[in-house]
Amino acid sequence: MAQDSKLKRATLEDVARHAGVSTATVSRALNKTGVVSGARMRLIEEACEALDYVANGAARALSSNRSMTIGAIVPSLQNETFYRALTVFQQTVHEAGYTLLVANSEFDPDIELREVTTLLQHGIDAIMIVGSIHHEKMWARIRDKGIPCVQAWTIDGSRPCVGFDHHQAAKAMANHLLDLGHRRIAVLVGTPVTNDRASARVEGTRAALRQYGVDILGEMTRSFSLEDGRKATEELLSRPNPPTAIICGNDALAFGVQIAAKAKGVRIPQDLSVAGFNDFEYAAHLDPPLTTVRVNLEEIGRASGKMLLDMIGGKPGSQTILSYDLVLRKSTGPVPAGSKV
Amino acid sequence: MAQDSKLKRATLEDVARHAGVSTATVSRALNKTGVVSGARMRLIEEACEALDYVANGAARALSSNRSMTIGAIVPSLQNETFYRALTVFQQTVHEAGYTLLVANSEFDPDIELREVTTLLQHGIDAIMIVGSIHHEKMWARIRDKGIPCVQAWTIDGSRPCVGFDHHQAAKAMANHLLDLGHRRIAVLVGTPVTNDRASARVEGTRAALRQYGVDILGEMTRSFSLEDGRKATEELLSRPNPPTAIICGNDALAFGVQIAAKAKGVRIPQDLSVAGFNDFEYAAHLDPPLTTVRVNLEEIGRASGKMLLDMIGGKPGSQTILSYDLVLRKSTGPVPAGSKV
DNA sequence: CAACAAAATGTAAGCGCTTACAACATAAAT
DNA sequence: ATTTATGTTGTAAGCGCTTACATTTTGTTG
Repeated sequence: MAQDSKLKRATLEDVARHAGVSTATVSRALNKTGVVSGARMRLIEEACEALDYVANGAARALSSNRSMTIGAIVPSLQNETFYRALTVFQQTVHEAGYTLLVANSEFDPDIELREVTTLLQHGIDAIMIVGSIHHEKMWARIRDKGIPCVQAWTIDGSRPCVGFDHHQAAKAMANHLLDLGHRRIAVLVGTPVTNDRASARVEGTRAALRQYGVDILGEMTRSFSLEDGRKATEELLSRPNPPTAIICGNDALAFGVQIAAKAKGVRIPQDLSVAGFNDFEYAAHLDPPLTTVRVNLEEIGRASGKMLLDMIGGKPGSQTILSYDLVLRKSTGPVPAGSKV
Repeated sequence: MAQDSKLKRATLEDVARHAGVSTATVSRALNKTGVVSGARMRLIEEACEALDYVANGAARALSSNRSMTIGAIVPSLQNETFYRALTVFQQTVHEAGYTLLVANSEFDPDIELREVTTLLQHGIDAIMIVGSIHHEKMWARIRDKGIPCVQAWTIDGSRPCVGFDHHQAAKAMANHLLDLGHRRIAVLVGTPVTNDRASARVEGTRAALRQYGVDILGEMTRSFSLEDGRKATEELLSRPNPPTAIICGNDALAFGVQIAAKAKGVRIPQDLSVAGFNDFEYAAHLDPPLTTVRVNLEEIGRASGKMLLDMIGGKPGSQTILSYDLVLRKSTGPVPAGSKV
């Protein structure tokens, strides 16, 4: 029973005493659960005001078994993909009175499990996680706690999720490049280990190429930053038989590709085609404007937040599949004439 | 006493029973507070494993008066300025065993107060907020709760803070442009209302200009996005007497300026100089590379997290002043010859 | 081996809230 | 006036944990 160094804060009991009612009545008044007469309502409000009462969330959570917090674990906060969705997720649950607890997994299932446990320990009422590949123990732990969980960015037939078809999206982009005549296509993946989204996209690309009897030429696994895209491209372009097109895991990587190409005097799209993913804010403004896949990231945040709120309310979860758009801009073009296949 | 629909989770008492010891011993073992013999330690660990025990944070928080959570309120998550610092802040407090509760104020003190109250209610052990202008009631509320608070991004002589001198940084940038001969200088501010950082920068710029007997030419208040920069620039450049230099509140705005200028056929830096702020990841790679002010955003996160941890540990808070660097690249140059002052 | 100090453990009282249940007041129906 | 339904309020039992304090065990020393 650690004692605060400061004076004690007012408790529910203080408010009750001040208002001349019972603690039960105060609780009912504050939570709007059960009826309280107008007169006492006012007395209680005055008492709260006078004592500057702020409820103790821990006590409330302990006795009610609800914390009014929702957890979210994303791979990284430094990634437009995630923070754009997370912002909307936060707003969505916030409007329903929930506070957001965040953690990041750094794309690592072990870390993710640890974070899930921590959040569970903190008593979250629901949780959003990214992707469908997780530590084997994770589901048991969430189930034991009995709270709803939604997987975002992914499609999973057997659990609640909000996502889109990465395989198909990647295939569409690959087909676009194949139609332009490209056969030597490299892929900058981002972070693929245990990243179902990335690997689904690689597979989608591969599936499209296979129809033309070719395979991915150089699949480079980096992180998701501009700098990684730049470095990888330097390497790719100095190979004896460089790719004529590079498909990137996100637009930051594609930006990096453009920079590296420019530095090397390689023209886009005349000499090299570049495709991104996600349609970041700046994608349309790059030089040249970037061909990419647009995904409604805000909708991922909104829909997953909404689904969790619904599930807290007792509704069953569902599979929400969002659409994507191939956004064709100026960074992709016909394969250079002289390129030997 | 809401009952969970699921089976009951194991409690401390279950673990104690399973291990054949008292709850006190289990608690001491788990928290590493007080000594526990090796033999029982092992028994307890086994019991936890067997029962898949996860502590109840609410109960723990209630009885120990510590929640092991730290709150952070930032104006926006969709802003490299904040998420870069927040990521490191999260890591820093996480290493010490704390979980992060985030909220965003949308640059609004009223919202901020509400969020502070919510976080306080959730029992946070410390809080980080941005800037030095807040709702008048905020400090009282934090004081009542008796938890440490650090203001980030700002310098405040009377309270714990981690920040840098915006006034001085802006002045330095303005002087750079003045040295290049510019006199018609516009400022794209971002979100200034109750934003001490933005207004300090405007004042710093103004102070520098005053030495040359001129004032800011067009101070445009927008948000912080690329798109806002673009629109504002379109407007500025279509004026009868357009600026020869534009100083931006961040690099996204500056990026927008470059795009708008390019669209209008205005060359940078020959016809127009542009300066950013923060040195975002892409700043060095823009066309032309952006002159900006580099601030160690990661250090803001680390230092403010560290300070809060120290303060939780009983140490006094302090004022940490970080440095900044004027990064001169290619987006600023001599004032165009023909420009009438 | 007694006497004492130190180490390990147990006992039990809360922490501040929610809520089942009981009790009371009031109004409507008989 | 009495009964009954309805609306309000109070009583008190926890929720699962920490921790002050008491107690027991173990180790040390003269």
